[in-house]
Amino acid sequence: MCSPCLLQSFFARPTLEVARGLLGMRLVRSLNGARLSGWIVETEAYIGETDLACHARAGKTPRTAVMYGPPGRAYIYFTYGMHWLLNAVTEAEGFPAAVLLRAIQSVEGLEEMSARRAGVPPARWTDGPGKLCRALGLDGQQNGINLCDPSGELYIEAGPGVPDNEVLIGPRVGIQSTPEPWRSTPWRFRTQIRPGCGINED
DNA sequence: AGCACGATTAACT
DNA sequence: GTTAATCGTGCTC
Repeated sequence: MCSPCLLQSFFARPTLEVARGLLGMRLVRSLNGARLSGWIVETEAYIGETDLACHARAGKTPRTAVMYGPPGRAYIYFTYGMHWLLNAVTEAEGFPAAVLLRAIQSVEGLEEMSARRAGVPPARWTDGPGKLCRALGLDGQQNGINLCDPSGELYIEAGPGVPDNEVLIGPRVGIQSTPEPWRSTPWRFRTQIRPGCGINED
């Protein structure tokens, strides 16, 4: 049931490798004694100050400080006046980069997720970066948390992964005003949900 | 101090 | 396909 937690060395690698490698790993949220989890099925890489789609383009600020810190931490920020988004910090400490977790296939804690996604069909509970934070009860309070600590309230466990022939790669979404070449750079990774292994099936 | 905008979502026409 | 919701952040004055 519980697999080993990913080590910090998993995150202390090139961000594209981490973004690809996180597909098929399990995001786990410990909330009020309950265990909520899901398979990671979509990610995006944001890499350094030269990546004009990355928040670190503005340099180190109070908001982006976590990205400059040690790898394996959660970078959670607020946007559009209403949504929280979850990232995993990558690369060596001092280099600002992270992987945005865009979607998970929920597996455990379905009752708790349902309560936070009232009126929404199960297949739509966690199929967007803002949605999964809402379903898992994540906000700024978890910013900076160590994702490699299985005794904490948010961490990532090893999973079966996803074979190359099931990985789709394309441009990142939601960065329409970002100039080229960043707008079209294929740093988005996704895979199909796993039939029979969760509830996000259409 | 003021302003434009956003790594989105849901509810419209 | 279009648009409102809603506020922290970073930039300009």
